[in-house]
Amino acid sequence: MAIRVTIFDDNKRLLDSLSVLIDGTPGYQIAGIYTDCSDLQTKIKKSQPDVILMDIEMPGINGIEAVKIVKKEFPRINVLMQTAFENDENVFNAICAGASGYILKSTAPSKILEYIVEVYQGGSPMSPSVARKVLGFLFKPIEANTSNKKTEEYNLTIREKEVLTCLVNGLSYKMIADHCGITYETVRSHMKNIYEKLHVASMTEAVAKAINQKIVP
Amino acid sequence: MAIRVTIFDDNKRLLDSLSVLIDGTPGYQIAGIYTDCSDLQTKIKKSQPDVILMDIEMPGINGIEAVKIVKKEFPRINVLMQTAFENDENVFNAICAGASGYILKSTAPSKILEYIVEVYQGGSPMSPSVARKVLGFLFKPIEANTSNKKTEEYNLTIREKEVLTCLVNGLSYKMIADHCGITYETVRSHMKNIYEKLHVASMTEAVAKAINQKIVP
DNA sequence: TAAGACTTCACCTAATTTGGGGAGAAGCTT
DNA sequence: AAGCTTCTCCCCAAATTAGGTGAAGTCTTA
Repeated sequence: MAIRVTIFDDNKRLLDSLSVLIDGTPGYQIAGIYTDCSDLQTKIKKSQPDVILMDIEMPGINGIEAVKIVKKEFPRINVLMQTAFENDENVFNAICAGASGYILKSTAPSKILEYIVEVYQGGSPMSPSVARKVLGFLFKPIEANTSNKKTEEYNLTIREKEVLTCLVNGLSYKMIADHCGITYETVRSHMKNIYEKLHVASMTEAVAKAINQKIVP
Repeated sequence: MAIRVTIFDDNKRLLDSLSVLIDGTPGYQIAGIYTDCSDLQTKIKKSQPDVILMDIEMPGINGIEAVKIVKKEFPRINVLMQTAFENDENVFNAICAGASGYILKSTAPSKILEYIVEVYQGGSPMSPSVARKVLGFLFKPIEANTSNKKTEEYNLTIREKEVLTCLVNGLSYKMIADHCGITYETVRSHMKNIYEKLHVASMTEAVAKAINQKIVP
């Protein structure tokens, strides 16, 4: 059975040549061609593709947003991103959005067919230059990737952070006082402020929040 | 000028066919072929390759170690890893060691030539299934990569874990008693046991340990 | 069936934390 | 200089937690 491919691309000429290429190759079949992502769900339901070839640069809903929707609504369908530009941000966002592969528009037609079948089989084909970028992401400060959740600041002062860190390390008020060279009462004072800023009311809550929100190192 | 390729592979038959393939193709040239990585530096200096094709499974120094040495001593030379197996660990380690690309031995000869030129041009070609794994690394809990520290078990019982979870959620003894439908004294009893098992002596320590060691979900 | 674990509960004492209040000194901004 | 934040310190009273000791019922396993 042929691999059903649906294409989204606002460049009609490219769309035409791609559809001719795909429909004209045994084992491949065009399920649908569209120049934009409006009514995305409907278009996908109607065309029932195995693989979606998605342009990034499109008017209205762009390719990245479209991928997010596709992976949410039709998680089984694998998406091959296609773009004229390979800037880091696009690549990273597309991958995060759930794209399976990422290739450049300069890719040779024969390659595109290969990539489609590879995506269909669950692989993640990418242009080598794209892959190089992805490898770069691996070593970059990972925080930039995983935590889109802005680590809230809570506006803790230096001292408060210091006290909180001690707390997380299991120190009691007394021990914190010792460690910081301040009195027990001062520690209490800081704790009161910390509780207020973190919206908590006990050491355990403060510790849990400090760790989970990465307020302390 | 032809791309100079040096191959390291302990399988002599494969080595032969690869060298014939590469040397027999215009634009490619064998710089050296070796069945192991002993005297690696010497072999590389002697052969002066542009690209190294490196098998992972080799007697003596394995491919991963070899890549580390290569990237340290000859950072400009790009290495294309080749392996029969694509288990996560190998892929990840090879990438970390500095390999530019990672392909399977099942890769077609014509592809291998493509990959070589892509590595030479600074890209990171990978078999699509390998790329899929690499994408996986991007999202995996990074700890799995960075820290090999096995989550110790501590042999907490069901009830103890439940109490500990409540604690992490900021509940006091009383609240835990309520939540679990047991008495305050029983909670205390569990806490004592938890403290002993975790080797801690306060709620804060217990919470910190529970979160950091992922004892609680 | 006896040993061992898990779970449950109780009491007492000591230590620690929490909540409320107030206050002074240093430093920065307006 | 007045206003603000930060860091510092103090007191009282109430609530919570820690440590020690003991014990009963259930359940699994040797």
